[in-house]
Amino acid sequence: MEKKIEEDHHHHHHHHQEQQKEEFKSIKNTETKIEHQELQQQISQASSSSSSSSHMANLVTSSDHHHHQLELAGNNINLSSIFDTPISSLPFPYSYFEDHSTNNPNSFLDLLRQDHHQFASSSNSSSFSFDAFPLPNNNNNLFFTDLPLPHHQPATTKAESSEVVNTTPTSPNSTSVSSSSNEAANDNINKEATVKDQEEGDQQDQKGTKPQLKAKKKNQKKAREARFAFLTKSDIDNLDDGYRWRKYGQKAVKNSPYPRSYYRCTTVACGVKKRVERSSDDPSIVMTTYEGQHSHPFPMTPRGHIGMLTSPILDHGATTASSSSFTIPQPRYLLTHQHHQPYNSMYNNSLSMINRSSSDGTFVNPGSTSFPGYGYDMSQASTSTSSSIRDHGLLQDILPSQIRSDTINTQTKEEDKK
DNA sequence: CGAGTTTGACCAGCGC
DNA sequence: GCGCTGGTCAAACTCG
Repeated sequence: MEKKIEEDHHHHHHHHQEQQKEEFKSIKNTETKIEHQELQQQISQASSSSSSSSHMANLVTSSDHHHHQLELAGNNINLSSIFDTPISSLPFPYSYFEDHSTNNPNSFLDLLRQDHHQFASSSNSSSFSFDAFPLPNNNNNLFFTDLPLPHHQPATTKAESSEVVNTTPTSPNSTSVSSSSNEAANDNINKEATVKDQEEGDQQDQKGTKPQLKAKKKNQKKAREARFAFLTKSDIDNLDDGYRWRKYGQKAVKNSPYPRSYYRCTTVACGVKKRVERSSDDPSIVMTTYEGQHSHPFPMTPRGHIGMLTSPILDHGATTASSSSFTIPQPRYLLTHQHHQPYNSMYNNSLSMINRSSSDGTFVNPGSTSFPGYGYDMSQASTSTSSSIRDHGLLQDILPSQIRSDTINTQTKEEDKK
């Protein structure tokens, strides 16, 4: 069954990608989301109660040829409502979303890049560090911490997820701003295999025997790295983020026709992982989840060149999973399936960020590791309330419910068929 | 030949 | 205990 699904997927995907190749050149509107996902589960099970729900919020900017502009979910959601805070106090200047040409180096993404650059050279950067921005203040317990937070909610408690319902279907030209918390997401998180310390992880990766693995897993359980997810509206699965990745696995995802791919950073001693998965609800959305923090600022290989700060797209001839630049892991669109695409299309994306917080509304920020691998500290927006959410696999962890909502009915029907 | 991908097998955690 | 699912391993394979 799994296999069939996967085959179907491959088939579909193949077709999709071929189609995409044709279409890509003429893509005028692409929508990218960057999600910031914080997982509070860096906790050992021993010390944690169990699980927690999470809140997340994401911003999506849409861009067309000439504009980067913030739109609101279904055009009917106010950003302020998402953050429960005036836009002016969002973790980033609202103007970053406004009217930036897609090729404008001063776009939001570029700012991020630049900031990262600075960050890489100085931990004390006062530039675009997200934690430097005022946080939404609707919760009394907003704070950032390097410390792992205990889970507050049993995995079995399908409780809150907060979401802003987007009644407008996602389209290439539409964007959404949403917040959601989703508990099944936590389920997923809780289920996920332990993520060791970067060093540990690396060592383990290179270690050998299965008995060893077993023993290790048993003993060291649950020290999980914060995760960080980016939603990208793109036909490309594997988005170039400037780092080099080696694929080490692929799995069919429950309730999704699309497989999830697992990658590890190829840099020695860097245990960062990422998962790439396409939304089953909106196949145009690719979710990339990063886990861990790069121990190296830039790709340390001949393929990666440093120094494309303002125009990180120039190496569009790069092969495989990465090339140059660093920064926020996102729309370079240079990956395997796509490095032949005209690079100006790569900028036709918008971003959103989603962060996770614990069930009590506490925002969790791994502090110095808050933007795993990128040196960012991201603040997050808060959310409202929730509704139960079905299992969407990893995507459910991160994908805002409203993004899913527009297809949920369809999906339900499909599932009924099964 | 090295680097990266594919893919079936294995394992752990969880719910029933 | 069993089945399901997510995550990882590692041999075989592909590619440049």
